[in-house]
Amino acid sequence: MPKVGGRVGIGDVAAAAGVSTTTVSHVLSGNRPVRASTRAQVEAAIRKLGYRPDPSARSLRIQRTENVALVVPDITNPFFPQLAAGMQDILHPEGYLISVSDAALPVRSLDAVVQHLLDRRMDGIVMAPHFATPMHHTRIAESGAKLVRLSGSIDDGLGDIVRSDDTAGVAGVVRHLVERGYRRIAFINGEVTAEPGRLRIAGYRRGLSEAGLDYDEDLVKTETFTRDGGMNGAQSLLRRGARQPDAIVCANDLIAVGAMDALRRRGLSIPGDIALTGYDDIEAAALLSPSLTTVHNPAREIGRSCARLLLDRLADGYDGPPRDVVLPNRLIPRESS
Amino acid sequence: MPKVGGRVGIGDVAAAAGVSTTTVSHVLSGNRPVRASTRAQVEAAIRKLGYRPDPSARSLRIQRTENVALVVPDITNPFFPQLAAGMQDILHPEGYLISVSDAALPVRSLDAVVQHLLDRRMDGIVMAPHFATPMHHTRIAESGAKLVRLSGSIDDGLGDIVRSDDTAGVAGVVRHLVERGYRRIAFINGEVTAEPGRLRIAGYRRGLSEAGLDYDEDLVKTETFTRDGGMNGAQSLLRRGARQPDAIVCANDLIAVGAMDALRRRGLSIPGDIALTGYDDIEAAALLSPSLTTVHNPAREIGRSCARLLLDRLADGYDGPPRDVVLPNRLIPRESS
DNA sequence: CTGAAAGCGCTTACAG
DNA sequence: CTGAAAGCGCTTACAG
Repeated sequence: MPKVGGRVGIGDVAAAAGVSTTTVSHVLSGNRPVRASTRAQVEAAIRKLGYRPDPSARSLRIQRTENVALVVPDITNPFFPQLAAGMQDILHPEGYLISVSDAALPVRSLDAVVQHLLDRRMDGIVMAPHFATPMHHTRIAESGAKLVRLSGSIDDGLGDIVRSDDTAGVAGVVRHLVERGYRRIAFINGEVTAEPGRLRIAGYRRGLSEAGLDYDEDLVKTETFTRDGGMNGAQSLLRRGARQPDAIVCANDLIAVGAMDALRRRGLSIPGDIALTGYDDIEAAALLSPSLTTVHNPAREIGRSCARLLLDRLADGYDGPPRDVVLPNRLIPRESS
Repeated sequence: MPKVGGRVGIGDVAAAAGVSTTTVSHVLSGNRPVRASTRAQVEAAIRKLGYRPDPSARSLRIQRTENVALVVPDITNPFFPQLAAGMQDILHPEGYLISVSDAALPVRSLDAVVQHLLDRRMDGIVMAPHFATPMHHTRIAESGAKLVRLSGSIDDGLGDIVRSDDTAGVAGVVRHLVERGYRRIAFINGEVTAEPGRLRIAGYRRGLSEAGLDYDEDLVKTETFTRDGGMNGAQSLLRRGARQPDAIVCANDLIAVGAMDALRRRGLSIPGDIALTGYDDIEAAALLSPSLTTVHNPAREIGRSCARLLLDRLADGYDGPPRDVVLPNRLIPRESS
């Protein structure tokens, strides 16, 4: 029963329980011992009045907002919502609020997003955009907000990093294909200027070498991370005169979709004539026919890790050097291999 | 140059500009006239000190947080991230912070999410889960937070509603097929217990009637909103002895994927033998081959509308009756029709 | 056109 | 084991 004409404050609880606001506060926080009988009275008063502490007052006093932000490059990419969900798994139970900002639009530049979040006094920020610059990281670190990123290097000392192991992921795909009997395994890459391009081809090489297979540069095509890239790469691999591969590892699912178009156009069956694999596990991967063998990025688990790293610094007093967390990913075998 | 040992406050600005904090506050808010020369001095001091107002102090004083929440049933469904992006388009420039909560998990029930958001004193909440109950809406309304929903009826007086016109969307699909010369147009529905099931079959009927075509119940199958549902529905339409349709309208894209599997298995070409359409425009729709004609839900536009309705009540003093906003959607013609 | 001062609802150092 | 009181940084009614 809130009193008429206003919200129930800690003072109302104190009055109802016949104690000071100090004691009510300590019952809530557990920051100092309270006699059991007193505590019981206070708790009864809290329940009876339906008291809920005001977060603005608390924030003002403790100089922390208990708000955390996630900045993403493109909310349309399903990876990022999953990341957000993972953060929630950990942070909601701790009472933190998570705000998600899409920094995709030019009108809403990363500069403006970061400024907005710092103005709002975020306690922690997870920066996912690959186009974030050291300037952004520095601004965040100097504001006192804790920082976690999804790529780059911890050498700048500006915060923790969480990522999944793309190289191991692709190596796992190669191992899977070798186990199934494939031997002439080709690779269609996207841009090698992008970090995933470099990491994934490294995985391809590692996979071959672990299987004792030679690296053959005729079997590797560097295109773009698009459907067209996959189409071009596959056509180039299948050109007349070339010794054909029996499997094609693609650096992402979109490339695999394009390669699938090209194979189908040539009347080749998948995986009968040629096996095909992707990377990312986009929604379409399961819906294509044949469904696409791929690697699932542990987006949710990455989100959880980000949240835990943040929480270490925010709530658990960790103040050590930046940490670099590398998570395993998961092969999803489907019909295409 | 923040002074050492603490953040720059409004008092520091006032001292630097040689005015009172009252005046600094009014320069920032524009709530009362300030002499141009005074304003200039204050603005210079703000710039020089890099002053940014503290949102907790402001919230405590004005008794609003300028925080808005979006609650979704499943962040994995790409519709909802788009909705969030649309809200951001409108609310970020106004200085609002948006928090997104996934209420999917049983461990994180809708009850708990709503409670968490009310504890955090959200000024406004957009409730997207179809499984939200009147109890949730009532709790929100009673807390004083403004409410916007994506379905239901405004008759309960508990807040505004924004939705897209599923019925018109499916009617548009039928019109499109008729324009392309198709006449025996079948419909595979999902569960009619779900609101989309009811609205979409209504669109099918409206489309037929607008085209002067008769409704033939042999051409309508009620299944589930899944790939299996589509497979079953298509098999049932194509069973021997039945007069075959020349087009199949599916109540969502997943159903269309299943129907595509069934048609392919029968050796039927799409759209040569039978045209096929979906609804929702999931990512896979563009990646299938043939790519799928479908209807795009204007998720981002819905998000913008939700934000505007909230802003009307939060910032612009609107205090009238609940509003029901119905947005048009967009036919995406692709190869399958 | 401007200022002094109260007060929003908490937490915590200080005191007992 | 408990309380009185200061103070976090703003906004605004009141006064001039």
